[in-house]
Amino acid sequence: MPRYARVLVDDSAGKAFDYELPEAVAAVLQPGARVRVPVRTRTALATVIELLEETDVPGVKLISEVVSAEPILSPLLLKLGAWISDYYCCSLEAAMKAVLPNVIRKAEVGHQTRLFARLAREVEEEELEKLRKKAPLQAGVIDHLTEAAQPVSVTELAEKCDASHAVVQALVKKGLIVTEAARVERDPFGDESFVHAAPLAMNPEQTAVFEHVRRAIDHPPDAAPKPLLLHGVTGSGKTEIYLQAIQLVLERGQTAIMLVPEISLTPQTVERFKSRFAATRHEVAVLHSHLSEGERHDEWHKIRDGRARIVIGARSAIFAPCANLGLIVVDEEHENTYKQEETPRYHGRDIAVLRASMEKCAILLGSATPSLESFHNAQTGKYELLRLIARVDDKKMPFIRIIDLRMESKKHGAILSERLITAINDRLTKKEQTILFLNRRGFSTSLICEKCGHVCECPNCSVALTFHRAAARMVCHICGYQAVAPQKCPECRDPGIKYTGTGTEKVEDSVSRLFPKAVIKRLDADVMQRREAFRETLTAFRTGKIDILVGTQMIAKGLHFPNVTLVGIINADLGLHLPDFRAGERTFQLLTQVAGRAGRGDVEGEVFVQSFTPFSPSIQHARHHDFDGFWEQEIEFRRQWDYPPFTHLVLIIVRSAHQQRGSFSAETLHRRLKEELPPGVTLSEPAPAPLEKSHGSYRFHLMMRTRSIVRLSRHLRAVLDKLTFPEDVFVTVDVDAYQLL
DNA sequence: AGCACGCCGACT
DNA sequence: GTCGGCGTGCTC
Repeated sequence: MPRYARVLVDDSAGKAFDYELPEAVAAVLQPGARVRVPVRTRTALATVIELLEETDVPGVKLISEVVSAEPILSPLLLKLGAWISDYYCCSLEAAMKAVLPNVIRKAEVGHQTRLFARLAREVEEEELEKLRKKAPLQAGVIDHLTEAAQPVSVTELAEKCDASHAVVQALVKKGLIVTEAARVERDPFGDESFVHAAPLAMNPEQTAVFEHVRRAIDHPPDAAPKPLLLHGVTGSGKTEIYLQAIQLVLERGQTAIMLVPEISLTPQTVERFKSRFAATRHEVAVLHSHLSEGERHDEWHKIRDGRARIVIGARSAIFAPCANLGLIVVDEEHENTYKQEETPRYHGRDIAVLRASMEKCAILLGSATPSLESFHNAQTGKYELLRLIARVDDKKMPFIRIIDLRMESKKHGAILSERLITAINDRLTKKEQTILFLNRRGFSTSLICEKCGHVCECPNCSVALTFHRAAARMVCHICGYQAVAPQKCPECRDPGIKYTGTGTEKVEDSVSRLFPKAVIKRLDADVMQRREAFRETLTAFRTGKIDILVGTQMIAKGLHFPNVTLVGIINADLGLHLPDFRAGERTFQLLTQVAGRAGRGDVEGEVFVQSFTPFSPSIQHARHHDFDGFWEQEIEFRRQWDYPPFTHLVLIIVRSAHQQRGSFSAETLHRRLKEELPPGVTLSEPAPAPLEKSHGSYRFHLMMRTRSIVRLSRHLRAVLDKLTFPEDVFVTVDVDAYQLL
């Protein structure tokens, strides 16, 4: 009989706490139950995540009340949380926080969504001036509220004003502002109307694939169907299959989840879903990180109450509280945004496969460039492979030409080769559109002094600062550090400082010089600072108001513009030579995806790939649209070196502001791990991370490989629990790591 | 998230 | 001195 409960307290961003169970409830209480507990001087609502026989907390308090013994989460989602904690080597509380988003917790008692602050009364100019002198931060808060002219959430207010929450509290005490719990009912797409769209006719290839999907959906209820991997070339109509599969599931009275890599970058997909299901009067819930707390709260409840039976969202949407799930779709399953880079470091696609097997429902993974892991699973028979090898309406795959920059740039050192310039010119005359792709922001990638060789580096990270001309600043792309761009060398004072390397800003600049009459727009994270920039630019591009679109990888994916007939890849080699075993795979995927933007309308598309290493396999296979060729050579490489998918890779990162302390801790950890390594596990020597310094911390890596993660994960937990590290040393375990820098 | 505590600069 | 402003750290 459990005597204690471990709970997550609402709004207490901290850790899980243990409480004693009143005897009367010990027998009936389940994880997921809602309780009221004493916290310091007050009481708060909390969710039970685990029942315990024992606790080592000295002064445990008693749970004061059981609010609802009914679990807030289905047993299945609780099980999923436990699995994440076990597999990804993190605490149960960390795992449960991912499964149980903050916003939903207050659900049963009232529904205060959040504390909002507004001005209590008009503040006189004189009074404000006084405040400015005495308490500048408080004055700032008042200014902000005056400007906003409507209630602002307290957290947001403190953040925007660069103040701590104590500042806001002080103003409340003074009576200048009031806070109140407000409930926001907002539809993230409220300001748009959706034209009803009927299903499209499918071609024979799509129909054949759809039959397999239908069979998986109609599988016998006692066993989970095999996961389906849909490999369909760009423009082959994968989305239509998702749409009709989901429609089918709805007709069966079930629900569906569709994961997309980055929902804010795939507005077209979301719009298409909304309009399709508007036609059948089904509500679509959208979940992603850009929602406000209020919106997220509403969407979650729509799902839980069964008002919305379709969920679209980024990786965390895999935890959506859908009942009677019939299908999970993972679009662009190879995308690494599915991997969460904070604890719990789960992979959305892998959790999707797991949840599908627990729910015994169909799962469809789709991509034009499947990950090696998934394709391997298809090869070994763990997944069923489905293929779409032709584009819809018999549109041709774009013709890809490789331009050898070793020849070109010697001629004139220009960013664009002669042939690409000619091609762009041709499109301008024909009133067709061009996309130019370079996966690097800014103007110049480094500033180097020709005299003394000094390179401007970030003080916090071991990388060169990028020059942003529009802002006239040097920016670190790792930590965001900024400095004014120097006129002369900061080291030797020589004025001959040289800007080298090319970013999107410079591409935009040269293109507008070359084509002064063309309308050119840039789309990258810098432009995205303005919230609506992405949507506006895409709309302008779609309606033909832009001739040439320059951008980073955010324009590479999932966008459908029929009038784009030319894609130029400025430098295909970026990322190819990184010290990461996935470098080749990433390059192949990116090139294929970008090239896929061309020729989606009636005119055949053309792609120019500029490269200094034109014969590298990733580039050559992408050129010939040859996934299988790429797969065969890449899987052989992975097999030879025992890399994923043949093993699981666990990366341990030891981080400290002090180099020696970090390095010493890494050594210690290495020694301990080596002492009793589980069988079948290999452990590398500790080494500085490829990007040794980041955000002011020195980082050291230990790499482990194994075929059986859970055994290793438990071993790691045991070893780490026993060790104590110096105060400023942080150890992170990344199971199935993607980010190796 | 809220609350206590402690540090620091301004002013009766 | 002491009081208000503000950051920090803890809550079973």
